[in-house]
Amino acid sequence: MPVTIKDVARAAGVSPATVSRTLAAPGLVRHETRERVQRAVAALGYKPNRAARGLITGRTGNLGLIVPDLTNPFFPGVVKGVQTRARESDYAVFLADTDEDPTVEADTVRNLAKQVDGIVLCSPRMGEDEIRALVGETPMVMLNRRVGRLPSVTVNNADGIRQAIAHLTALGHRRIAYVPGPRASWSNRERLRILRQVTAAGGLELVVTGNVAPQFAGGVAAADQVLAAGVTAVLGYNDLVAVGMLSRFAARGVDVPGRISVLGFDDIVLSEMVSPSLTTLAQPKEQTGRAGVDLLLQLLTDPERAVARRELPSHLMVRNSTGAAASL
Amino acid sequence: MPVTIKDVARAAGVSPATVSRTLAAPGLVRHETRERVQRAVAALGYKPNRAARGLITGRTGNLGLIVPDLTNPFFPGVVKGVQTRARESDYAVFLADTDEDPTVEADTVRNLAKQVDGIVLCSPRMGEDEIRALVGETPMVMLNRRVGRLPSVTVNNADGIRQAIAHLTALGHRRIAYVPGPRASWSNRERLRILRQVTAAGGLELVVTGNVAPQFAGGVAAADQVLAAGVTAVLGYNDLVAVGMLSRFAARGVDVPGRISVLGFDDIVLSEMVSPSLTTLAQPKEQTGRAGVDLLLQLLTDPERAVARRELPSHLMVRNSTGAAASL
DNA sequence: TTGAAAGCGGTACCAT
DNA sequence: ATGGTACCGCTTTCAA
Repeated sequence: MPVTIKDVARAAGVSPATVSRTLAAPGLVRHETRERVQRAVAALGYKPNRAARGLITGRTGNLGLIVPDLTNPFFPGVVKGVQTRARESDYAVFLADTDEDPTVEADTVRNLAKQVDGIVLCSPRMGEDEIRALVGETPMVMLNRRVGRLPSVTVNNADGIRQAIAHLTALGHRRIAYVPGPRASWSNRERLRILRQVTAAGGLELVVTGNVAPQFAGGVAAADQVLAAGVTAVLGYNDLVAVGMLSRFAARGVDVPGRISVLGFDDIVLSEMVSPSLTTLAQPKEQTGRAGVDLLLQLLTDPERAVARRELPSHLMVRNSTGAAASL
Repeated sequence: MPVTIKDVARAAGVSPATVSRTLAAPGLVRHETRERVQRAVAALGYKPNRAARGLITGRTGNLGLIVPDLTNPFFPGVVKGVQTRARESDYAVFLADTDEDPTVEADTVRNLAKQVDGIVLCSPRMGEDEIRALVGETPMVMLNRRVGRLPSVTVNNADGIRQAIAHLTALGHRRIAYVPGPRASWSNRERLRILRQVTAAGGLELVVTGNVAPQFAGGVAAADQVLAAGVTAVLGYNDLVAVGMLSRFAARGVDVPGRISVLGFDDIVLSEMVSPSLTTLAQPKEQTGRAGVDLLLQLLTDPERAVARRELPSHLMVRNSTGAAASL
């Protein structure tokens, strides 16, 4: 039998109301009484039932986090950031991995809505209309995408990509490929758009291959196309794709970076472990998670003044997979 | 304003009780009434408030999952397994990543206890007494460790290790090293114990190095010791450690598997991506998660007959990091 | 077959 | 400073 507020009240010889006060607003309780109650709480190991409390306060003390695929090493970092930040504010976290299925994502939001104070949503593929429809259910913060004026945490891709292209240009690369991830992914569209812009501005040629799954296998699949395209450098949609290419290149005996330079996005730990290690545009994963919770909590406490958008910096991690342009 | 059971009742022209019945026991409601209620539910998009329901039924429809470190690619697999199995039974999942800190783990259990029907606990390092103390708070299932007769899901390490040693023996290895993970880890102690037994039985020599963190860096740190030990094969505590060794060996120009064979545990995706790819004892990650939820749900519905233990098979994935023993 | 009412564990208002 | 009481959203007797 879990111990309830009544048990504590009885043990301390006070009313449940006083116990509640002692916990929520100790200032309103006489010193001596407070001590008595606190002793009873400690003795019985009383923990308020959050669900019951939420029923009346309208605050659950929980938040939801939805990610497309925990298996992609990018997301555990984000989850950790959310977790630690949430714990700091005494929030518990519902996690849902949706297996990249936007339908599941929407359902999950609806199911969770009543049990949380808000949701941190990382859903690169869901349609904008769908998302707008969901906003009515519960406060939401978007991660790594922007939808209208909804609160969001994004990374400054433009800045990062400029660094990357400057790096490649300095090494003499003039013809570059991009292996795009899922067509519907916001980040992918964003990266492609900026790449087009930056390469055009720099007088470079950009070759775009077919879309691939944002995974190792996607990179493996794209590698041969990239080679055939006669480029001296290639950016993968993310590190997994880039490492997939690295792997295929190695299998075909293609020298990296001698023959071709390879870059990724994210800076997952894997990129340091492979050989040659992968040059990549680091995304602040934990920070993204933290910022998401920050925004959400702001939104809850002070909806008026809450900052709606937060943009985090990205930076280039130069490693062994990039080098001077090959003379084809 | 979220829609409540009263709203539905009003819309359908019935009492809240009838709405409740329609959802929980449709058989008790007249056909026509039921239809009317169901239409109202659909029209208003009503979703029962689980917290409120839980208050009276004692069932929250939530479960907790505690893992030490999501950044270790082993755990996302487990989490996915838990998630999908939970979703099948319409359960939502609280996730806590404890950053390998047993104190946080215990706190988390206590905080979650009231909000969940049970907890799936993956806590290799927490003390047994601590765990026993926690069991009173809420039903628990242990993952990858056994504590007395508590419900648990484990992997048949003995069988897997026998396969691995047989493999190495067949290749001519006679002197083998093991790089142990955290001293307090149940899996680590288990693996070490079995390794001692199996190597002794096979007349092999086993060298055990110092304990390392269960991460890439741990493997890097241990690699030189291993080399100095004059063994022809080494097992790392897990794939991360093994890949760390691979990396250090590569940096030092040590040929794998020519000079030394390397094996890991887990079969995380990383082990296929590195080169040479890593031979490893696969652990059924998603299955472990699923089985954990299975056990927990059994425990909840039928405490008497519930199976307390489930042991999953492990098998050897032979890849390029193992080969014939070098003549030292 | 349906509704009224009590109550789950808390909080908050209004008295005292 | 403290207690009584209503109520949050829902389920579950108990009666009708």
